[in-house]
Amino acid sequence: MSVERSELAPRYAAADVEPGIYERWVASGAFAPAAEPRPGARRFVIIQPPPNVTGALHLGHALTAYVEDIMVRYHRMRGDDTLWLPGVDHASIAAQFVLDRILAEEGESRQSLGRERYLERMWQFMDETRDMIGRQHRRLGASLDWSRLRFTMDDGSARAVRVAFKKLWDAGLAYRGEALVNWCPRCRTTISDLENIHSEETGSLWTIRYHLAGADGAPDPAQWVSVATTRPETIFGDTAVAVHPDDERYRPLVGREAILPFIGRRVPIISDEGVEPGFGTGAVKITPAHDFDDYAVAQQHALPMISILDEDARLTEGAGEFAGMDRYDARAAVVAALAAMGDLESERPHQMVIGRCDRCGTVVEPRLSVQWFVRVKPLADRALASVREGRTQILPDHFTKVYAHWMENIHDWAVGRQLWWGHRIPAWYCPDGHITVSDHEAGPEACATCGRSASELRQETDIFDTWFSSGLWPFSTLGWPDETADLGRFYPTSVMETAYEILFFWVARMMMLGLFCMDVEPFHTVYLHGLVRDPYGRKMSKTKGNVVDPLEMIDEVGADALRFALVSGNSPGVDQRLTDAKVAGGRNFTNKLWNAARFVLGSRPDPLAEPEGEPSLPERWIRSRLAEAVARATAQLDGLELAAYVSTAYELAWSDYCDWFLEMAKVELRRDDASPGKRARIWRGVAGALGELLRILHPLMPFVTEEIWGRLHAIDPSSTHGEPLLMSAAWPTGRTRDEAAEADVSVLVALVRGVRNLRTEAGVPASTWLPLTIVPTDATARATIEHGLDLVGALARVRPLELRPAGDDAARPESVLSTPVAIGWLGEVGRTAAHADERRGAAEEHLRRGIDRLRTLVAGEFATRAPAEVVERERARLAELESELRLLTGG
RNA sequence: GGGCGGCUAGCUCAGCUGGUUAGAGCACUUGCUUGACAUGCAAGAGGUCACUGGUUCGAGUCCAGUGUCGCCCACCA
Repeated sequence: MSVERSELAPRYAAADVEPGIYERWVASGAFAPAAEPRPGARRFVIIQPPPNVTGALHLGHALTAYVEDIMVRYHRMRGDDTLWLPGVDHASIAAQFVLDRILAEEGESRQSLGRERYLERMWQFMDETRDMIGRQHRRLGASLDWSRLRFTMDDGSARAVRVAFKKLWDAGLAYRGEALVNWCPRCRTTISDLENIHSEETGSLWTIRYHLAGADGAPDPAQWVSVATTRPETIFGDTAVAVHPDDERYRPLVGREAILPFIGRRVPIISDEGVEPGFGTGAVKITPAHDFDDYAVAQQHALPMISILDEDARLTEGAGEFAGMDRYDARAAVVAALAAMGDLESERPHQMVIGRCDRCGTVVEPRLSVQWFVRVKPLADRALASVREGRTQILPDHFTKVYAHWMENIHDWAVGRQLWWGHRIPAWYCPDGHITVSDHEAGPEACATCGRSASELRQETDIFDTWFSSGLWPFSTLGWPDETADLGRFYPTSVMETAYEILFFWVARMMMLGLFCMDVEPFHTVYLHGLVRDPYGRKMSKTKGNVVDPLEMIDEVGADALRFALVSGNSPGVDQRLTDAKVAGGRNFTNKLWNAARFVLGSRPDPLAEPEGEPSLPERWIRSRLAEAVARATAQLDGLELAAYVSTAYELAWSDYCDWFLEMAKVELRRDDASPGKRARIWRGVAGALGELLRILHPLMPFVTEEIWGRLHAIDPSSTHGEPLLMSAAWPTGRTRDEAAEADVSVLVALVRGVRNLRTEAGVPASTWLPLTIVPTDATARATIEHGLDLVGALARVRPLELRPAGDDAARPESVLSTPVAIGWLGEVGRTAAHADERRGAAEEHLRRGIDRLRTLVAGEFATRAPAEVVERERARLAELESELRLLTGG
């Protein structure tokens, strides 16, 4: 097959190229690891952070997929035993939130459908979004092993959840108990501390009077204690008033009783160190069931705890006339009533910290209830030690401190959720109140304590926090609790790559549960990427309307361009702004590759003769550049320095391959006297180097490189080493540099640059051919230039080109060209003595300054104190400058 | 209230364990229908590396402090 010009449009059009490539990859079966690992192969495993099945992928997902895909494609090409396992997360609370909204639009609700129909509806919704997420990953080019696709609600995960929980229970690390927890009245569930988002808000601080009990036990209208509160509606739950023990104002009151307004309950006035005398009135109402501080005080003083809010945050019976009111309506009503009674002393604006539900934004209510908890302290200690002792490394490094701080101050994890969509906690209650935890799908056969039969047991209705199943992800996906082949082969995994936002939510939990269940850290490296922000640095959000759909962007510029834009110049842990300019940069680079390929494919001599002769200098040079780039790219990819790899690849392609190598190759290909064999030799060099370049670029630009590779393979399989699919080609290794070729080309490049520079300075258009006379500085340079005369001529657009013997004085007086390799003059241009002197003067000045600086440096303490090689480098540099200066001045 | 991070060219950002004259992309200036590419080519200009002090032969890089922006954690009514 030969490549027709018409097939290759001058602009890269993603829509024409990308469709079909992904299918070819999938069909090749190369996404999945081989049935058996190659003997001695290294292992590289990434378990994909499962996106929530709640909707479309956003740019953060795209970044995740790109970073991981680069790593994975690289390792696959290296021949490592590579697995990238995809999955999706059932996201219980988030999913319910989304589905509830959809149902509301349909005029239905969770309650109207009932548990069974609701869950049916949820599965249907999940199936749709799961497919969509799969399709989206394909567009991104994510080379995930779809044969191992997992879901956090599939049977395997369900079993892992049961077994893990049973294991925790048996170890005494899971328990059920009464405690104050965060309650979202809208989601109607408990949430963890992490899902309770604190922010500073302005509310009110009211000062209200609690009258003291008189001698007759009735409220004494003349005596009262004033308390400051932000939550007057909770007075019905008060069980004490507290003051500081040293507060003189209140000392006489301690031990007496205050009477709550409206309901007349008598509560003790107690003293507690925790009260801040300077705040408010110095007296605090204590509401143990609705405030974390007060809860602690109540425990210490053995105060009763009275709940006065129901699950919808409405006041209960205990609130007397206010019962049934919403908490905020009740607040207003209570304040109004107190004012009417003359017991409201003041109201003023107050800055305070409010907790809101991460999911729905509703103000979270502390609520006293019986809950399931995991005692995480012992797990956290191990997870922290793993990182401290380097068995797991976090990138960037400074997140280690953040992780450590969290692990050190960790609270028990409230794992129960009063939701429907999720894994039900595998605990059963018998009528006598015994608890049996079972990891059998069908539940226990009998009560573990009293032996009552299964039919008398009732399963817990609470489900698990969605992060519980996510915490098992690195091994539940590989078949745990069974000792599967995959588990043995791929656990522990290599890199956990995810957003730093979920370090606590997820990474920390995987570390704790991974160590607990498997005894081995789930991954050796945690690579945390930053947020993708809009061009103004704002977080993307639907409400701001600044969300960018990755797929729309791909429609516009192609998947490779987006990948380049997201990955280039992006370092771990740092947020980045995605700008149009950056995306355009990616598009331009894709196009550049496309066009370089057009040139290479279109310049194949037809027929292609048997190559003859030795590799030309440009070919040797590009081979050496490729070798150097491959060495660097390899080190960078191994070290997870993705941005550095990207710039290595970019420079190699654009600067070395396109700007210099192809330009030199053109000269050689167009040489009139070249024989078919020579021409073939040159073209093969160009094509072979392209093949090598494509391998290096493939992880970064998978689509365009695969397409070009395919076309190259079609017309010259030797350039692809007979491998039809780039993604299955080998990463280059064992390439050696050619120092001589690099030195020679840098001589020619210096000369060409010198001429171009001069030409621009003199205002001569690049299109004008000019005569050039040069005097090389030494024999080596002379030989190099002599061999590269036609290259210099063509690249610098000089003709005729005359080489004078070294030391030819005729050149010196009027010389206008000064490079490290030659001096000379460009015919007809700038030949005035003034111009020449000016140029020479400037060059001389520059050299003298450099020499002075280095002489002082080398003469000082530097010479004795600095390492020998550093000193040597400076000395060599000095000698170089001195010889240039001699040359320039003829001294 | 604790902790973390950023401050490098007009803009967005790289600069690993301190070692030549601090880099890239975009923007800017000047020229270019150069037989792959104007989504391009060539040549340029542009930085007291936030500030102060210290360590060192040598500091953008290490230490201390200051300023400023941002983030995370935290039960003060």
